[in-house]
Amino acid sequence: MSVSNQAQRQPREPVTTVADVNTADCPSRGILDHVTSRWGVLALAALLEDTRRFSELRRVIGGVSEKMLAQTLQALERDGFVHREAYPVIPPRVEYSLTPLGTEVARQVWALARWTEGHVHEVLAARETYDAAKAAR
Amino acid sequence: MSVSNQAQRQPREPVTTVADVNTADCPSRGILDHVTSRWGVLALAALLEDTRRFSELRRVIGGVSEKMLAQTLQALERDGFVHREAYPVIPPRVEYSLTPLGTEVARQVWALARWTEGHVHEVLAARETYDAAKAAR
DNA sequence: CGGAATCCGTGATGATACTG
DNA sequence: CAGTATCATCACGGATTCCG
Repeated sequence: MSVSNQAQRQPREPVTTVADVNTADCPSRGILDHVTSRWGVLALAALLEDTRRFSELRRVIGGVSEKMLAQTLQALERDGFVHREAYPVIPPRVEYSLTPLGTEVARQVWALARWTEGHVHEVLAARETYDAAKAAR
Repeated sequence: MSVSNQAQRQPREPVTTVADVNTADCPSRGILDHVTSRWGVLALAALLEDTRRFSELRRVIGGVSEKMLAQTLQALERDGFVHREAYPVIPPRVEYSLTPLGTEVARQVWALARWTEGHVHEVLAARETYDAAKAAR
């Protein structure tokens, strides 16, 4: 989830090694965390529709603070998922878009987001059942 | 990410309303957070392979603490993604498996996890480029 | 407008110990 | 074995301020 420190790969690490998200110190963990982070998912999904400015993203994604959006976008940019284009004008204009790599992940998280939206009621129903059973206990 | 308080739906809420993850107070947000949570993703992916006991999950998912695994599984169970079967034997034996609903999400997060594993090197390369550019600045 | 920097609360996280 | 309880920490995330 954090934007910071990733475990450094040792030089001896063979390029052919299969990354394993189940291994605590595998870099894939950190990447997955960025992608599946609270705002990461929504940012990627939003950018899938089209290129957006910072303030547009802020508006589209309900509830993000400037800080978290900036932080999230930086992490995604560093990971090569998002392209940041800053135009040297006043007032500043910065546009965010998906890289080819980012488009691939975005499609997946977008699908996940849509799936969730479409199954909210089933989950809500499951919760009621669960809570009722717990209360009866 | 939290396991706790979900916004209560008002009775007037029409069942036909399309849930929107971009709305801050939509329940879909919470659901998505459970699914994409750090350990939620890995737990769902692990259960996609087959039914597992608590301690098995703990071993398979590198780095989880007992507390977080229990917490994660409870959230997923409450949301109707995971089925928990406790056998009244000594020593205790509890098996976790996916519900049909859970299987659907699990397939998606599994795909995401595998995609990530397969693109670690591209991301790592992107980071080097990014960091180099930043250092040069 | 698009951030960066700072301060700061609080809730998520994890180690440890305990229980059925 | 499968948790729960307790506690300490720290990073997530919000609010505010400042800058190009």
